[in-house]
Amino acid sequence: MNALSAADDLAHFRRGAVDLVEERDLAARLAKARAAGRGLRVKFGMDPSSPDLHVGHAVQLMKLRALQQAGHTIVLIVGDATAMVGDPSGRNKLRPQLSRADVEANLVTYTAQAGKVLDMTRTEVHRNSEWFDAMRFEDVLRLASKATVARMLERDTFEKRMEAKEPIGVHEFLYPLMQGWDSVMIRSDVELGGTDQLFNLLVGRDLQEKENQAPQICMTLPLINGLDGRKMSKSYGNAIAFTDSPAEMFGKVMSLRDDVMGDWFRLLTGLDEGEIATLLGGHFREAKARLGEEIASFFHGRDAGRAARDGFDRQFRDKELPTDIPVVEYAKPWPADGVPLAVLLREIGLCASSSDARRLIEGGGVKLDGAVVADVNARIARPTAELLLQAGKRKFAKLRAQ
RNA sequence: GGGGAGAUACCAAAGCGGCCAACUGGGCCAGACUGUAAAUCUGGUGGCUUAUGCCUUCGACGGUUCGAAUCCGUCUCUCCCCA
Repeated sequence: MNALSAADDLAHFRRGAVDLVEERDLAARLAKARAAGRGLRVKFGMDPSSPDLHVGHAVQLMKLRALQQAGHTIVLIVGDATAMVGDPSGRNKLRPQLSRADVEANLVTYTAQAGKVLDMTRTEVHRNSEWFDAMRFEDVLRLASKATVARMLERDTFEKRMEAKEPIGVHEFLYPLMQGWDSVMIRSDVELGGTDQLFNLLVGRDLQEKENQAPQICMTLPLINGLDGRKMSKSYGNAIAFTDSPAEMFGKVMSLRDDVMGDWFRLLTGLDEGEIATLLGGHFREAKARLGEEIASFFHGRDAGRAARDGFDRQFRDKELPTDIPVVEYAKPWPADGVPLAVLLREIGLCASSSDARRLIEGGGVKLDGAVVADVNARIARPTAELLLQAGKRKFAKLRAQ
């Protein structure tokens, strides 16, 4: 297939991996596949329960991309059936079951976003409803009989939830089995996941063995924590999404803790170890800015990445105003005695409510044309020119009256 | 099937008849400081056209009371123990 040496081939898999069960199996299977002139089938499941991918997913996708380029077949499973259960991994709560319609909508954006990293023309995509919809209850029972309750309770997430007296739905036990069954159906050679997925991956291995297939190799990659140190998740609001603007991406990276930078460099950029070491040995702010630029550039292109960095420097380091302040037209008629500032801030969307705006003003966070407003009850007369409004550090608007 | 415990704001968790828009911690927002949207410190964290005021909130619905998150009834949901 290509001139890769066996050692290089294996190294592609090993780089960055936390668990590799079993590495010896992998070496053997890899050699066999190469001898037959093909690559391995590498499975990765995506749970379309939240609408957008974030850089936490990118860790896995970058790995898949490298493997794809090395000639392996990537099999993407969109878990539209499993999404209706909700993966118990890393959760301490029962997750709401999603409706088909929700899943359907998420699925479209998901695959499109995955295409930002993977070559989708060479990627096999399946929804697991393809096989789960065809199952009868009898089939479900048969599948459920392949694992024991004790085995399921080994999962630390279930254990923690039991201790915390949180409810656990019976259907949640089905999740690992469903994910494992996916492996059987697509005859996967390797399944990739985050470290929190190891249990699920191993269930797939067991099931394949019971179905007389060669058990898949289970490979996990480190989880990247979100901006607040918790697991990165859109629902925690601590994620950098694929759809974030370059400026958002850069800014979020700049708010990372210094000590996680190394992981981010290794897992999300193509920089080699030597360069990473040099960066981390230098000035932290510089290193972090480089990281932000790399990430913004990967998703939006070099120019956008650089522009994001420049914009951030101007706004936060040099404390200049951003260049792209939105201009807001105030459409309503302007009362003769002016508009209360708190109300104005709400109406143009700078604050969530007028009470919120009042608090901001009391805290000294509101500026009009650069001057801090001290009076909570200030009324604003109809401006003759553009009026610059600042609510906190990040929200700006130029107001124009009708 | 039997017995017990519980449901409070984004999360956790106090409050158990008026002093409660509700202690405290986390998160979040803002201010100061800074290499940063880090750390630290300080303040804030239902809504209202302007407030030592008004309106809505403590699982749901009813009731008692001058007055209820707090007492009573029914319902919904959760956890634990026994079978």
